[in-house]
Amino acid sequence: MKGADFSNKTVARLLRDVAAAYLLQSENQFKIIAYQNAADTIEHLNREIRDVWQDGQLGEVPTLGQSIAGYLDELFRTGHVRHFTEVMGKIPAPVFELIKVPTIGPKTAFKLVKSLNLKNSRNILTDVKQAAEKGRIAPIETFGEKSQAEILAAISRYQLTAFQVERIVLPMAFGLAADYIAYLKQLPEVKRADMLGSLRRMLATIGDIDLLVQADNKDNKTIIDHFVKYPKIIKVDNAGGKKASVIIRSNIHVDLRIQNKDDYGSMLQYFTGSKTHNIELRTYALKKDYSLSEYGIKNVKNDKALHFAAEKEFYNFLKLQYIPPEIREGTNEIEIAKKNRLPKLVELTDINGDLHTHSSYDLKPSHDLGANTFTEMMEKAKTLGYEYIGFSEHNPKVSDLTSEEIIEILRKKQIETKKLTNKEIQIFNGLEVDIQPTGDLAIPPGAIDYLDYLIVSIHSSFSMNRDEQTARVMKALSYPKVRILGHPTGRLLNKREGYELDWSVIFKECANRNIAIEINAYPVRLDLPDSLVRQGLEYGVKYMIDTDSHGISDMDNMFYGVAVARRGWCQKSDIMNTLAYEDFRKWVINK
DNA sequence: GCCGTTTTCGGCCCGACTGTTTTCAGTCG
Repeated sequence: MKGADFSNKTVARLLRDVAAAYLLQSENQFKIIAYQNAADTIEHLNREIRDVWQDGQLGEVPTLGQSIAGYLDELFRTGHVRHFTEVMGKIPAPVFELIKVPTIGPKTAFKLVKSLNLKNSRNILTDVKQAAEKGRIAPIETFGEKSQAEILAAISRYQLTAFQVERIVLPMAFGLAADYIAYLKQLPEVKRADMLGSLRRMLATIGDIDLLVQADNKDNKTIIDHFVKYPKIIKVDNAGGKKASVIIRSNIHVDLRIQNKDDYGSMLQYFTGSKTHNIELRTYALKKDYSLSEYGIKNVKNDKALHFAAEKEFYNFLKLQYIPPEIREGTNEIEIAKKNRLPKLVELTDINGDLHTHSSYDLKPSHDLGANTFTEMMEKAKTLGYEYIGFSEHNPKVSDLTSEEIIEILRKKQIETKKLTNKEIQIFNGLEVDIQPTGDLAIPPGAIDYLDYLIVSIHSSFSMNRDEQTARVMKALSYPKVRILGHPTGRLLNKREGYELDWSVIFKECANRNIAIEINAYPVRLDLPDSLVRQGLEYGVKYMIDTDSHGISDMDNMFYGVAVARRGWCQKSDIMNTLAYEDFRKWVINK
């Protein structure tokens, strides 16, 4: 089965299809849930499920028991699962196409396919739309005019969005959410408002925006009415007495919940998620006879309800350490919180400098120049409370210049940066150097003498295979003065997947050589990704959080880089640029 | 089908909204 798509998304989809088939065959509902849980797990996994299988670790993944793990083994070995084919074969194939449309579930899909006698999977969406337009859906039992209109609209929306970018990058979502919150706060009834869900957990990309408002119950209607009148709305999905959901420009869903002061903490907890974290938390609580919901904690035995205005009390009541939102991903945070051994996560205020910045000093670079001068960037660094800043323009373009010319350019830059000495901020003179396809650095050997440090990064030949790419990076790391491996996966969110590397090899090498791996805070990069950050910690890897700024406004993005580090479970001691200047300098100038 | 500090059997997270119902099913998060 060459070239088969075994992405986590595809495998999760397959398990959901099996669950849907079972549902339509009235199988045991808990068996159905087991398949859905397995699909959820795989969809949110840190690693490719196929790699997990290859490493023989399927059995270690929660929700994958003997049975499902066995089927996945068959899938990866042979490309299909006979049992799945059998189960799904009992259901008309078009059903599985139709359930991809949000708001159309298995039962709705099945009833449509049967009642309309549709047989062609390929045209199923068009066929159902045409049936709706001709009014043939409304008469079907349990359907009606409204269902018919909604099915038509749902399919149209799905067709429109199916080829669009599904998620927006974190900083963009932050901006949209902040605007909406400002609008909500025009109402005096809105006492407080928070961004929640994946936005509060600081995921690199955001699927929809979740907002929570604190208000007295009597004001709910006023607030919902105001919420659904936001000028950027293109559709109101639903609006009840306690919550509402709309779609704004760019097809982003915005969900609103309202809660009173006394229960605000419970709602914060619930609405921040993640879903897997909440399910695990509820399962854990049930063993102690407590049932959790967004309205608080209920003692199952005596039905007594407890209220929590603050989230911290909610966790503490369950005998758990407070779990920061960024690590509520249902990995093992509850286990560790039970033992009171969660790390104290790094904070923005711990950061003392930024070593990946591009000034406007013209080195005749291979890639883009920055927009601001050394001095302007130093002033900005001071406002951020930094002790040091490093300038790391792209290396001079090797194809246009001789070695002598490049050496001369860097000799002059060293002189210029030495003139900058300023008591309030310390300077490092660096360079971001291309790792060529051979693994050699795009800089003549003699030029390195004029620099304090090198960041080495890949900017070309992204599609080399994993072994070649790993060898390439390993060679680059062996050069003198390499202190940072820049934007290590090369991913561009929503645009380009990262290149493949054997991370265990890279992590070991960086830990051994005391080279920091970069957490690049540039909004479309956020690279190294959080799950790899956490893996690297197990190898003793140290990180640098850098902004890759090409202008002073980019320097504010440090906030997002710190978020990635927090999602990767980093403490202050894991991040090199939390060091005070003297210690940091010893690390930079160590060879 | 999964899972285990009470449990290898007998449980399995919880609630809101909508549309079709006259008490609930389907879908979502």
